[in-house]
Amino acid sequence: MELAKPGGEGTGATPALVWLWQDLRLTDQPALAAAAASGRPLVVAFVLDDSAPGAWALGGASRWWLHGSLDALRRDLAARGAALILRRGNLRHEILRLAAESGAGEIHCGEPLEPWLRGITDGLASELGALGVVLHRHNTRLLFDPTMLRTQAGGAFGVFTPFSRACHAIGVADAPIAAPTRLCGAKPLASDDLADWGLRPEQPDWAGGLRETWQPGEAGATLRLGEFLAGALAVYDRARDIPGHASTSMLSPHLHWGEISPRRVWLAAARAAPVGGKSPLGFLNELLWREFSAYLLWHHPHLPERPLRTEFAAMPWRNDPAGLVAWQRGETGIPIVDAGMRQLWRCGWMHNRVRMITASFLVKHLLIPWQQGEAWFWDTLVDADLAANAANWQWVAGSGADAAPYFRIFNPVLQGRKFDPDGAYVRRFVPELAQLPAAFLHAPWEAPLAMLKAAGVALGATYPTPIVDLASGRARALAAFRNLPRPTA
DNA sequence: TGAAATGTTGGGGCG
DNA sequence: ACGCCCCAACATTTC
Repeated sequence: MELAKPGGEGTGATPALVWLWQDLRLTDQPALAAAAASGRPLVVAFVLDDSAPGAWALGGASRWWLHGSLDALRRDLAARGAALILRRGNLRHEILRLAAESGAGEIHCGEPLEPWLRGITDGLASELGALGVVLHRHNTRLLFDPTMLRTQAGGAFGVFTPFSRACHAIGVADAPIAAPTRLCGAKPLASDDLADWGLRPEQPDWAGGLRETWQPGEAGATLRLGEFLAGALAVYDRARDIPGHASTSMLSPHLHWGEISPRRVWLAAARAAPVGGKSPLGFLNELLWREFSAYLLWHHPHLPERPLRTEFAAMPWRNDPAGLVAWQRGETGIPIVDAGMRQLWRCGWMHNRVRMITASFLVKHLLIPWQQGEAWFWDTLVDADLAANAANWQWVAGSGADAAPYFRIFNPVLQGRKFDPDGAYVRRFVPELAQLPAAFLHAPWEAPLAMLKAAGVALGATYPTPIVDLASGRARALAAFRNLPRPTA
């Protein structure tokens, strides 16, 4: 936490620059709070760099979300007396230019987590420092500073359970910082018009399902948190695996863009512990999985591109463009997989249980490289997050530090029957199967022909036959994984 | 945060 | 009454 600088006479005209990234909020925003506490007038800016070297360019769903989030933030800032300055271009160049144009005496930003952004920010810190401008980096995105968490031996955690124990031992004590009621905006600098950034799709406009599902921005995040606390949190451990129920928090995209701080979510959930005094450990641990992903990315910068376990270089992945497209479109012929992929396409989001099922199917039954699934999720998820996406795909593929064992291959039929027993989820997203009885919904190829006919299903015509036989796909994956060389570590 | 194959047990039908 | 077989149901191990 930065100490407040004495405001007043001499400093009044020299602004502080707040450089935003994935911390688009006013409440519990340490960078904004520190800048405001400096007593200087504020310049609040967001820079979009579409071609930063080494960066993962924002996916389509992320761009849609970002538009809404920036638009909401612009209004929230304006209501408190500050403008949001938008710039697009080379990030380093634009920050230096903003500093020069504003004559900022200090700059505050969130601690960057993405490797490419860390490099740029490090460079900026020294360049600005040479100009006499201090770049203050605040923890705006995580509950726990990744550099503070170490094993007993002093190394980085590689396994979730001890990591989470360390987090629970430290605890989350600080009360969130209240949103400033009034900001002292500096003389506004030139800003791009958000509409000119073209972040929203036009031809075609595929965002209808996203608009129905989400309200980007801090107010939308607060609403979602309130609904979750009042409803599903109490039954979270029991219901969160049922994709047909609205029993998860759906906070992931809000957390990704920092529209709500993980500290605020943690404290609210911990306080709202259900009657009986039981703390909502299951949900808090999901927040810690998010932390663990960021932690892994911090300590393994190549996590999004390369398997953590080097023996996976020898994996005989298949090149299967047709299989990949069928998976992307939700036309694999496996109902629970297709339902998940279609939910993703329509809503920009997929239930966590189904993410595991669809990912396992791609990586194991189809033996397609996890990076291809990662790239698709990156483009289509509104909560696409470099760390979480990479860590979770590596977890499924078995190539991560604390990964699912190679032999854990989800049978999508059994998973469907277990977690979507009445078929509500499949019926919603695969309507061409909706008339099938639950007993056959998850494996329509096993249904008697007369039953298919009565339900209006013609396999191979109205709905695909499976693109891979589940038993032989499983056997092929087991053989490939079993034949990997012994771990070198 | 599995699934499938294999092994074990115990109830009931039956000669 | 007894042994035998079948086969759920459950437990263990293997991938």
